[in-house]
Amino acid sequence: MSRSQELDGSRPLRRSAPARQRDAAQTQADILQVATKEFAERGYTGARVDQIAERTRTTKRMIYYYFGGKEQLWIAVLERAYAGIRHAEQEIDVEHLDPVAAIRRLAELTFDHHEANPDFIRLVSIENIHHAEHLKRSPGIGTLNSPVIELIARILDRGRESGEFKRDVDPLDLHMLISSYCVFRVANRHTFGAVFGRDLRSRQLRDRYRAMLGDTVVAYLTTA
Amino acid sequence: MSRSQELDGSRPLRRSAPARQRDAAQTQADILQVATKEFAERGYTGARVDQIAERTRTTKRMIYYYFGGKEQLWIAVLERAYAGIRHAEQEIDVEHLDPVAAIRRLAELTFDHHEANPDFIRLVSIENIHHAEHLKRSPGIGTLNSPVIELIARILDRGRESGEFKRDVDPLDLHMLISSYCVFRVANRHTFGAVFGRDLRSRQLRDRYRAMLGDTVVAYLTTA
DNA sequence: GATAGAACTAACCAGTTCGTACATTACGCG
DNA sequence: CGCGTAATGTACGAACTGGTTAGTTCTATC
Repeated sequence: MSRSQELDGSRPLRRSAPARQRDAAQTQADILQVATKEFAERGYTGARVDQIAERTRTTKRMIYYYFGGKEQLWIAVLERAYAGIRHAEQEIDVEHLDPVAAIRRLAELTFDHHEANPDFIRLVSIENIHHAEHLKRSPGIGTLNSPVIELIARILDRGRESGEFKRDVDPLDLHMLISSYCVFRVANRHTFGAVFGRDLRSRQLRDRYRAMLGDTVVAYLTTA
Repeated sequence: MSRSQELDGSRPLRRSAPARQRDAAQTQADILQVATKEFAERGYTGARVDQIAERTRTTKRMIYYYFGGKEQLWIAVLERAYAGIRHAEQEIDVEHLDPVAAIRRLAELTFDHHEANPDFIRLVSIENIHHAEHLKRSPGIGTLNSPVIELIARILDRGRESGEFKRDVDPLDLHMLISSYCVFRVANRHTFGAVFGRDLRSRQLRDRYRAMLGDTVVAYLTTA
């Protein structure tokens, strides 16, 4: 409501202008956030552009103005989600630990991150239903050397050098082993619960499953 | 559905009647098969009833005649898919093997079955996107004691008795460990490929991944 | 071979959904 | 302070989609 006052001579903090009536960046961020929720909840086809618009503090027109259409919006949502996990992966700091502890800690951090971000898992599942056709067209997604993979590679090297790891494992394969476990627990929670009557994400089981993952990875690496 | 005619005296081969113009059971089976493909390919919301009807040798009206609607058709497709995997699970015969070999073989059979049935994995993924709301309402899906789980339980018991298995593992947990690996490879193939440039289902890698699963499970169970 | 009901067909309908044409307002800048 | 442009709001429509209405044909049975 209050008009911006940056005009008067001594421009204070440029970034402190708060209540802009018009703020492109903010509007786009708002749309992205709402769209992420809607897509994660209903799937790509199930998501409704009108629904997204309604939950935004702007209108449908803006979605088309800024993103072009439903498909481009979906791609933007996906890219933002992947950027988020990339960022989280770079925060991982386990290099100071010995190999066995490091790989266990890495697995646990992955576990916790997936546990905390079910929406991301859902977006990925949805994109897989669509054969990742959007992600494939998105430049900058493919990382032939991701930071995590590099990190895993270093841990595996150290473990093999120290003699603790008996197997010569491909870093990407180990990443898949860890991811599959973490992703399944979240992604297939509902059908698993319906079929076997057990909630994989119940609080009581969380620590047990986290430990089981660490045990599994360590057991695999440290046996011949 | 098709009435039984075993009543009349000398009816020859009842099952050989070939070119029926009208065959309720056949029509339903046809619809189910086409619907399975369409749902697996496009997802529940993305699937089009008209599209299913078109690929069937009957019309849309018949879908509503026999199944009631899109949602009930989806449920029928799901139930049939689960019935299929249940049947396959009962074919598993590994009790004659020693515990270590048995659990490895079980893991490999699960691996192969998922490898051979990507559509089933997709249907499950899709149902999870919808929070398994359909499966939850479907009676006869919940199996508090599934045959596979019982089988795993017996193998684990034998392994612990013989001293080969060092851990006291819950059968359902082990099933999850195996499933997560097998499912991820198929379900997340596309995004994984887009991000890391590796096709998890490539023929060259299949044997390696099958062996890795067996190694992982055995390593986990046989270490303290 | 008449008949009743199951199996089937074609055309249609009402609600939805993505997208857009057009009008309008706020903002930065000189 | 006025102007050009970026940003935004309103209203609408064409195409689609799940579902239905009304009517037809086949087939088992007596």
